[in-house]
Amino acid sequence: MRGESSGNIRKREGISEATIRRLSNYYRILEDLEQEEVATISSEELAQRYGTTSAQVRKDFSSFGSFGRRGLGYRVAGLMENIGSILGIDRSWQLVLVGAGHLGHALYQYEEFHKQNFHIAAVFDSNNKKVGRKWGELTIKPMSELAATVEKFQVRIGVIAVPPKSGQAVADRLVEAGVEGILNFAPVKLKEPDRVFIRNVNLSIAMESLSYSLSKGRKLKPF
Amino acid sequence: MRGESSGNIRKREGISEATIRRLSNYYRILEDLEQEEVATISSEELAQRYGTTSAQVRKDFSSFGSFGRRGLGYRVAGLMENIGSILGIDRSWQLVLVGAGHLGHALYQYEEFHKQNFHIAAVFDSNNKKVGRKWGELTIKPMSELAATVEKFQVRIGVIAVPPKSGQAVADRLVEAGVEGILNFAPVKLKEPDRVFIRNVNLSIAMESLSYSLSKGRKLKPF
DNA sequence: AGATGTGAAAGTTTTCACAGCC
DNA sequence: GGCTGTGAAAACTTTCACATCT
Repeated sequence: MRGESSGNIRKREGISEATIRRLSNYYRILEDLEQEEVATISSEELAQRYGTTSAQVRKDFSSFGSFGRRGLGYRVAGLMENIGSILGIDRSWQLVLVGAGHLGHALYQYEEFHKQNFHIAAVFDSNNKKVGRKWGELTIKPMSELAATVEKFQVRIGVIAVPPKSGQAVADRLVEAGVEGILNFAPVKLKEPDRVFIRNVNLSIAMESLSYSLSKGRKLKPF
Repeated sequence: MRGESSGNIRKREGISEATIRRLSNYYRILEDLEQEEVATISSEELAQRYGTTSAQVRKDFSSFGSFGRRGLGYRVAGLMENIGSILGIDRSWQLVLVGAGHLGHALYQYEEFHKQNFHIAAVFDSNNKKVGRKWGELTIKPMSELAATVEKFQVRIGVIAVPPKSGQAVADRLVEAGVEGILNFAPVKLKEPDRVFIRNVNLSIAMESLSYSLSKGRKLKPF
């Protein structure tokens, strides 16, 4: 049993994407602090490291519970547990990755995924020339084995790293195979049933925001 | 007084990151519409394609000008010109890419960049084994040539696709070489002078938001 | 004393609703 | 009639400021 850290998780109404993104970022800072063997941190210090205000930090946490101790701040380890549990990275997630191109390979070796318990169970590609190649211990599989693999490893998340024209078809097959969430790197708007959670990552949107700032010479209000 | 059917661009106070992101997305939809040879679109149709409301669409445009015609909607071509000009993708941008790994290669061949006039002038890597290799017509260069290349091609944007531990050093060299904006794919918080525009793309933050949704069974308010 | 947690205030963004033009 | 552009209202987010706890 534990019971040391004060924070039992509670409330959870109307959480916004922005709050969750900040929690992810706080978590990264906490990983660094743990490395530096810092045991305790105040909302003010955490805010400064991230570039926000202490009130924002405390408000973000307060949607989920009371994780700190008045007069003392937050224990780094306890706060990581609490945020990890909110984000759902306190367990291991099995993924399937579709698309064995360069982007797929970059994701396969992306350290952040490993650190946070996202585990790629299998890689698929529709190109027969790629099928059978090895990435470390993984062998690239044909799409025909997708459904069986999803079932076998109880995969809940599919990652799409294919060109835009095949994105929708891949998403359909993932959903058919039973995944509940999709992380989509293909620059295409996917249409899937409402029960499927979809997150899109578009590698060029941040570039356009940069060209906006450079051509107009103006900063943007934060994201 | 009379008007400005193809809308001259005006206002520009307190534009938020969110507005610019939506403009990028509208632009993509307009590219599709152009392909489909649709000449005109209403705020309502555009909103439906994107998944927002017509009021949001009109409000987004109204920060910059009057691009439509009452009773008729927006001409696709004209709207693309206006949004393109706002985003600064109505001109060609020269980039340097640092990091010739799989992510770098994925970015090099990413079609969206080419379509939107982002042109990779040169690729650099600090690993001597990679220097000299060819990617299409590009030859991977050593870091020692960075400053000269930035000057020669009048490069204003640097793209960082290296592991986190070298991210800060690469950013420093880019700034020293004279770039004004950085698109950073390394999961590290960069410290650079205020005049340098920085945009971070973290490939795993969207994954964490997905694991939040899956583990809690709840959608998030949009981003 | 020191720092959290949180209502209330301030600020920002989105939605409403309609005047104005096609 | 159709649809934009925009003030005003509603909803949401961030900041303030202080009671509360260690």
